[in-house]
Amino acid sequence: MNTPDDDWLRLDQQICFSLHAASRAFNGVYRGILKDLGLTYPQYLVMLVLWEHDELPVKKLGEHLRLDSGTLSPLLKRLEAAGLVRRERSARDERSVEVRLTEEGVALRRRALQVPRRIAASTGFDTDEIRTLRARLDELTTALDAAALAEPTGGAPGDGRS
Amino acid sequence: MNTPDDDWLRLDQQICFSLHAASRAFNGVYRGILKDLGLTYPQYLVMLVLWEHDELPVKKLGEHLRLDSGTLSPLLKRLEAAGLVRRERSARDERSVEVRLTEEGVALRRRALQVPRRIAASTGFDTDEIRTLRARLDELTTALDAAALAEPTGGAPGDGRS
DNA sequence: CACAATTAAGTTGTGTGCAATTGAGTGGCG
DNA sequence: CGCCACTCAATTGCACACAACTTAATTGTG
Repeated sequence: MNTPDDDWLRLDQQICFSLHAASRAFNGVYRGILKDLGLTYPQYLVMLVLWEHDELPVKKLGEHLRLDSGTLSPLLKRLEAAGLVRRERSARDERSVEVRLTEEGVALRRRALQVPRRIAASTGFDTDEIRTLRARLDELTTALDAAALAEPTGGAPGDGRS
Repeated sequence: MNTPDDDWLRLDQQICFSLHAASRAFNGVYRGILKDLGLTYPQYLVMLVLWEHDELPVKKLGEHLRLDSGTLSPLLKRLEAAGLVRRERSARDERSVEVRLTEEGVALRRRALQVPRRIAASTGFDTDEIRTLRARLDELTTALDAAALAEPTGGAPGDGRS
């Protein structure tokens, strides 16, 4: 009389735990390597985007990283305090805040160039394996985001609960 | 004169962002589904372990989940406040705190049985795909944990810090 | 132009996650 | 017995993440 529900629960424990653990393990390795640069892992993600774009409103930054102002505002203030970015209200639209790299922020990129190699070495994965895993994770994220929109609280789509 | 470093940085942006985003997307889907049970995602992870083991010292719980007391202590207090677990000092070793499910905590398992199916549906992945991904992530975590131990700050391994 | 709806940042409150420290308890060793 | 090293949980401080709310600016409509 062992319903498969029990197995599902066990499997769920494994997959959700695995993802959670992998994310934190990754975070931990980055933490160690990024300490030299004085950056946290999320700060590094922001810098990666800025190194590509040089200047960007907070909104766009949030879209790239799927983070909202509640997370980005304090984070950007810390980057500003560290002298890596400047935040200034857009003259065109004063609701918007433009984030741009300082010279120091641009310069930090040179020191960051060695980071990915050290990370890759830590994973023991080669480029193709990383690419494959990334593609898989992106599929997952896309599916999960779609599902999150489809059933906000898990009920039938018609329920008006907030 | 485009050094491959630039490409590495771009690839790094993609993989670390992908994992970060996938983890948060997963978290978000669980958040929606677990709201019915009154649990957060990490609290659910703790409950999953307790449903398997029924009673466990905080230390063991932390080993299962790779979390330390700094995270678990407040989390467990919330679960206790919610009436799902009890925490009591071990009589044998008063340094240790035994965490055990209350009746209510045991009962919650029945309602949680439907969670994995709803998650699986959200991912759009079948059982084999989930298993494969999980195995991949575990490899990654193992490699990363080993690397983290090997180079705590990126320096020589021989430093005598306690 | 007046005014409601929308949008962008920022703020607040809650809950992790982790390093570092504290405090209590245990065990070994002279 | 007295002392020291070690262990476990809890606490403190900092930095995300995210929901909910606030504030300010912009846009759409009459």
